Amino acid sequence: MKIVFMGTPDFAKESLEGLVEAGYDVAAVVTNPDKPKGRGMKMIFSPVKEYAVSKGLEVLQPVKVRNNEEFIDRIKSYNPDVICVVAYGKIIPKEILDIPKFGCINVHGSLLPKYRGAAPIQWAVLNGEKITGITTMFMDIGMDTGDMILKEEVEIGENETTGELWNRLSKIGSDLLVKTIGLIENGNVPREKQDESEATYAPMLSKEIGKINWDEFTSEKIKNLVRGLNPIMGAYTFLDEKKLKIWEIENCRGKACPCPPNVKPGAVIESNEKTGLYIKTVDGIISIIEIQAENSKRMNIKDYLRGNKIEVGKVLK
RNA sequence: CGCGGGGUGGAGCAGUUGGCAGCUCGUCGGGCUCAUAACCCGAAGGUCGGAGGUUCGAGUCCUUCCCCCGCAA
Repeated sequence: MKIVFMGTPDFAKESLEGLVEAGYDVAAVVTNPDKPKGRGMKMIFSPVKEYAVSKGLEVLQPVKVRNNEEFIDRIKSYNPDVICVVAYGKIIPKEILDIPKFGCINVHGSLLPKYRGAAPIQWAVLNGEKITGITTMFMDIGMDTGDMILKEEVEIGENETTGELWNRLSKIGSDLLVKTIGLIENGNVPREKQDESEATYAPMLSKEIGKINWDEFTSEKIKNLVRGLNPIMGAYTFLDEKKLKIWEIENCRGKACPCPPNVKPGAVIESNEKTGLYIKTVDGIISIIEIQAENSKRMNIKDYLRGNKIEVGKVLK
């Protein structure tokens, strides 16, 4: 089995590692070009490239793959049996999909046809789903519309963050990919069409999505937002014009509100370094557990309140 | 060489024009209490990120290095 692997982030690196350790012949690894990133704009290798280099695998980093004759010829020259695409970050054109004998296989972080698109894991948490999973499929020219091969369901914990789920699914995706390749090798691959009427989409996350709208969001929705954006970008709100990122909260169901009913959502109703920070919401009260102020690092709310007093009655916006 | 903020007892912060290093919490010992995320008394714990320099004197001013964080990508 000769494989060409395409992928970029750590999620993909797990799959590549799985294939390598299962002993498959990875002829080449395609990943996004190194980009100046982070503070100081230092050039950063993708996790997939880091791993590929450490294993001495051939690495290709085309700027674009569509209408790139040189790249397409290069892939053809490997004569791959299968191409595995995991979170590569680019749309693969038909000319490439047609190259490998057994087709192109994709690992997707949801139970298709639900959550097609770029951010399936994040959206599953943001929407408060109880169950999600991994699907492997034969790619076609659509966005995650190919015929499905294997699926594995995963329960999402009530307090699980996107980061935690991401890590679990990376591993599961890796195992499922190896299993899928094994089936292809043996020649008895299941193949199931996706039910178009069930399809939903999980687009890339925009920047503004993390802002907490205290006037509209319920406690549950805020909690899903907070854990859904942890650790990618964090949910945020403003206190005295300063941005506060919220990394973890607790929904205080049933806690009596020790304040008049006309207090606005977003208002601080209790602020104490021993008991924590409690905020009124449209339908209840939440307790903030982990917070991050501008220019500061993430910290437990009790630590934060020791050096930064927040007055009761202040309103988060 | 993208822009900016910051490194001060275990934690989070303050430290004014350079002049004995502080606050809240925690920790340890003791007291009070039916009880406490309560209160009272006492104690320990810091070469102020590292290295140079200016000065009678540097947490504070200058130079340089290391590390952390926000924005932007």
